[in-house]
Amino acid sequence: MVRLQVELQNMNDENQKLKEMLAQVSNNYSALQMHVVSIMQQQQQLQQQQNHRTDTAQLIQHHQMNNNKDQEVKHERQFLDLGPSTATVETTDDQVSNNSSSSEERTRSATPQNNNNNNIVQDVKYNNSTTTLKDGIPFDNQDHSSASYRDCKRVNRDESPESESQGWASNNNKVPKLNHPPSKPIEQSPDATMRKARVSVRARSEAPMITDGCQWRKYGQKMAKGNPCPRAYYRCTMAVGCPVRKQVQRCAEDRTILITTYEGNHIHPLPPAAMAMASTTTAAANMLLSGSMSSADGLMNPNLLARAILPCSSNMATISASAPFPTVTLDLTNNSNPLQMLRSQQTQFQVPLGQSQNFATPHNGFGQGLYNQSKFSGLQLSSAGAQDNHMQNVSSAAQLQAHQTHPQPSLADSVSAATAAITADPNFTAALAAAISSIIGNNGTNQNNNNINAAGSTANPISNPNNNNKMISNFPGN
DNA sequence: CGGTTTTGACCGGCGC
DNA sequence: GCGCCGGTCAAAACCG
Repeated sequence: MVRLQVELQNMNDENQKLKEMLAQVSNNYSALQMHVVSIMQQQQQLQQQQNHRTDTAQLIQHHQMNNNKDQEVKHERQFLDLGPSTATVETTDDQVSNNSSSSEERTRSATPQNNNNNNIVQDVKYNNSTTTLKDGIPFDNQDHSSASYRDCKRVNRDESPESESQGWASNNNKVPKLNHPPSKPIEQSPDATMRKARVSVRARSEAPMITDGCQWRKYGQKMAKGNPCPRAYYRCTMAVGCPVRKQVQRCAEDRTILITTYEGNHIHPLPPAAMAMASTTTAAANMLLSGSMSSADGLMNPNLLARAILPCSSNMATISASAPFPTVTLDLTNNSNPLQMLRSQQTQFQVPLGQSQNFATPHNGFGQGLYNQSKFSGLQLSSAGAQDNHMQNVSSAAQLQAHQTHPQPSLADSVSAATAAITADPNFTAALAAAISSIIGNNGTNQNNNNINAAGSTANPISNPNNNNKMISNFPGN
């Protein structure tokens, strides 16, 4: 008996040591992960500085080629005199369009402008207004006040610690909050804005939900109008208080397509499986948000969008300005339904996400500052890793479309590389991340990461049709 | 028993 | 003001 007790004691001790070791390893891992992210961000910032200088020079050079000297001087002064204030920047026709209240008007006013000179000036202004350049360094913390003002209601309801405790976190009110930050992080205001912008991933999948490396808890399910398939609502449960939510719904026209829409910033380190995708979708969302920042009503400025339009017949990345929330859509289906594509063209601006040098040119109107800001902000908007172990046909499902009527070699190259990356890589998350990174020009993502593990999502599948506009029960036929 | 899912109720925005 | 609709809440049920 005594011997057994001693043995037990020894094992307990050993167990304790192992626990400590595990905790230590876990801590080291988290620290290392954060370190890697910060290093990547630093590198990206350095690159941004460099790119910004280059593109500013290019802009001015281009500008000089197309204007007489008087205009050059005038515009140059405009460029130099533009302050960070969004209020002063948003004048002229942008302001006019901001006054229009309906989304229809926004869409209508978002027609491409032919005046090249005007575009250049506006690009420059946009650059300044959206990135609030400091010594040529774009940074993300601009316009916080207006962001929180725009979304103060939402902030009060969803983001404040008080409402957090009585809101969705109230389910846990019996449980001591482990990870809840004692005070709101500085990024809360942009986070409020981030909660408005969304990243939507369309992918073919037989599985009811893509496995993206994060843990989700379902908090609702509803029938959405115009779609016989229910929409499921999930929130991230990887940390208490993480505001990230996602919606999962099957496409009405093609039910093999799963539409996953992410919204919000993770407030915790992401697992490797979600890391790459998060950074890339964040980049996409930040691009979108960069536009919305300068807009008074929180929607993307239609004129700014208009300048981003290229005559693409179809593409894999779209930005919707007419949707209730500005949304970046990453279409990873191999062939979109023609009907759907038509609708997409009617309701969405399709924005080719090319590489930086093309993205920053006046042809599409996005300034480099915007691009750079979006390229790698470090904010993790979404966990849109789309690893789907159930995907039967990963390579074909992920083939990217880039039918360009407008020649843009860099995008074609990107898409080609992305497609190759996906078809060559059995690991869908890595391939998808690489694909999106390639297309939006995010070079920071490791395209060779074939070792990403799929952390299983705990959320259950969404169920199938039922025609009441209320929560429904599981449909066995899914 | 703790975490997740289900699902009716509720809320706010929006159009009429 | 009213109804519709999307989104969320929260109690109960469920599950491992």
